[in-house]
Amino acid sequence: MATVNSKTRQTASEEDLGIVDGLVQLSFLVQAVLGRVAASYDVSIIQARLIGILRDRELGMAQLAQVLNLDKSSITGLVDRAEKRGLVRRTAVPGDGRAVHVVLTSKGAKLAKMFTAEVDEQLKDAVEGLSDSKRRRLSVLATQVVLHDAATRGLDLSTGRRGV
Amino acid sequence: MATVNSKTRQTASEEDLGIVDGLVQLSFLVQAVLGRVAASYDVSIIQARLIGILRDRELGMAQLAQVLNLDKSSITGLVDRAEKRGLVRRTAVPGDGRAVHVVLTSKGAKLAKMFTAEVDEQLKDAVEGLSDSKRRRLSVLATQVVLHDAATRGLDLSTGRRGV
DNA sequence: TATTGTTATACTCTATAACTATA
DNA sequence: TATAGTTATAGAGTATAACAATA
Repeated sequence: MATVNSKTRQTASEEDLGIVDGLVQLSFLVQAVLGRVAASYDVSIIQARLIGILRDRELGMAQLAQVLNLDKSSITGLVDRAEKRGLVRRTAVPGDGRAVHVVLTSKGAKLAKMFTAEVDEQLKDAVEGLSDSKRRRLSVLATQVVLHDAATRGLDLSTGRRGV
Repeated sequence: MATVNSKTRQTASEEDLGIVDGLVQLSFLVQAVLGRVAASYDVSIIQARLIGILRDRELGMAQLAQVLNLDKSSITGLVDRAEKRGLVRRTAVPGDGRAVHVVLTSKGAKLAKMFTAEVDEQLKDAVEGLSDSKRRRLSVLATQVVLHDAATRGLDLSTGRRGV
């Protein structure tokens, strides 16, 4: 994947990886940023996603499995480790003895906030090379792809759904 | 991260996640495609990257570590598993008794080709919602971000360097 | 019976530290 | 000494299958 299109000699400003390689390489760039920032706070990307999701809601294990697209048994271990580090807490659910909810601790909330801010800063640095108008266009185009994909998968988009 | 901007009511066509959340969600979308395609061929993303890199070159373990940004001890295991599955082969390097080169087997080459084609198809599906001109614009903008980032990191871009 | 969650198990992926062999 | 690579070890992340408890 991600082979540079070298059919023709191109100047830097004309160069185009093509839509597929462009998106693939861009995704690795973004993931690298997420990974570096997460590592700087000594957590993994998945742990960062977990606390990011829980910033403004509390979810059960099965719901987390759905949002993170993991098996529920994987969530058990994920939450175990996050709990051991004091980032989240399991709480009982009144009215359903089977269920638990996972909520952020204040430490987890603080980490989520710092992580988000740092990713924000570093990704903005990454697009500093674009003009304001290009940045806005990229933002809109990325949004359209994401929303189209979500719609294709039948996800709810109308109720202020927060992605991850 | 990736909170929907809900400051104002917006119609779908105007909606904008913002540059940061847009890029983050887009990256997860792309990574999900890569993961699904890899899984369909019963390999991990990192195994797919490994054989993708080796499509048109043979590298030593230390070079692979650099390209994949992993410790060389991690490469040992990665290549071990790929070799066990018949995807790559270690070969001796004439003139340096310490070194080995890793090369694709024909099975590995075939898999790399199929993987690339399938990612190509699925990512094109993912952007089918965009008009041709928007797709081209997205491609160019993604390229600019990637190249700017590479330049910032002082990477070589001129010699047909293949990304991953 | 269905749902929620955990446990047991096995594998992949990763890093650190210590090691061997060659240059 | 420096470089190329492996081994030993430990831990995170993941899935499958089997299980317990509750609805």
